[in-house]
Amino acid sequence: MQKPSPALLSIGEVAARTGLAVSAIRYYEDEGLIAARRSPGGRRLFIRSDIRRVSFIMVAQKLGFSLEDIRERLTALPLERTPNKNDWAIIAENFRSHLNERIAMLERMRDNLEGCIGCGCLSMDRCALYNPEDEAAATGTGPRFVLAKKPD
Amino acid sequence: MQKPSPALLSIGEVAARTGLAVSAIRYYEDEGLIAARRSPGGRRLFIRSDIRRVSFIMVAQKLGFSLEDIRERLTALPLERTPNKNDWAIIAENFRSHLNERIAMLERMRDNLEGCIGCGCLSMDRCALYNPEDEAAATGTGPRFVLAKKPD
DNA sequence: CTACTTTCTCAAGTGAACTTGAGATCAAGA
DNA sequence: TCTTGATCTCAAGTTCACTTGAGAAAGTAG
Repeated sequence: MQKPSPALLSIGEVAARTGLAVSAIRYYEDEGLIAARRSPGGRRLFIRSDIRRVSFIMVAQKLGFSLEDIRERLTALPLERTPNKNDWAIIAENFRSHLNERIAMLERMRDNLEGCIGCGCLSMDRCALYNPEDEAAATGTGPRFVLAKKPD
Repeated sequence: MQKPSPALLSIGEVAARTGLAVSAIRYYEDEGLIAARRSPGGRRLFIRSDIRRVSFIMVAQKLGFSLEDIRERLTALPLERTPNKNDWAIIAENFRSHLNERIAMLERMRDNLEGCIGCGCLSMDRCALYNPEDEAAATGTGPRFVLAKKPD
């Protein structure tokens, strides 16, 4: 049952090992997120590191990145060669900083939310979360106070 | 330019004050996220607290909640009456715990990512982030090591 | 070689969250 | 009153990330 790990993998093997659907893998290839050689008969053949690449795509998606985003960031990784440690480190660092930003944003939201519960400001006019009422009407669009560090 | 804040708001006013498109507000009504009375002529009329409600929907979306999710949670808020402090507190508490979960998940991901950069485990076999290779093939599907607290 | 499984391509469908367009109506200012 | 501008409904279109289906060809086990 355990094949001696051949040099190249079929799309089915990549699917099995990543948990992704075969159709999704084809889609990712169409979208330029991964690249496959072909067998003489025309079937896709992947190198082992493509599993990691696909896994990374899946993780990045869970982090909220669009495929477009991911595709751009992955251009830092070679398509034909197995990426080395340094290749990955660049990518990882890139994602790490985005993650930190995202975490910080969620924490700001949480804190604003908590502040709102406690402060009783829900009567408008003071609440940073639900107060696009006057200020947003003046300055532009939407409830983005939560997203900004400070309304001022 | 500053109207004396009439009791009821037109859809255009709600749009202007929340930054949301008029069409989106109609859509939210279709989806049961908000409710509007109607003028004799058939136009939507909103109460002032609907601005807060719409803002809340927008914020919750940024937090990654689906409209379906939001709709369910908003059932805790009265549609016809202006919600009071307690109404909002229940909602806010509900979101707060989800936020905390989400933050914790992202932190786990970040830490795994950082661990991976530092430990040089990218040669497979050890990396919690990019190692669905063998273990995932055995246990099931996909790169979910990041999402779990520990691969154990 | 036969049978069966996997994969191929290409077109079309899906669901979420809206937007756009058409044609009609409502409301307000000159 | 006339003329804009805002709004109405309803149908259809849009983007993202895929899935599904049809029909054909490739690979594999016996």
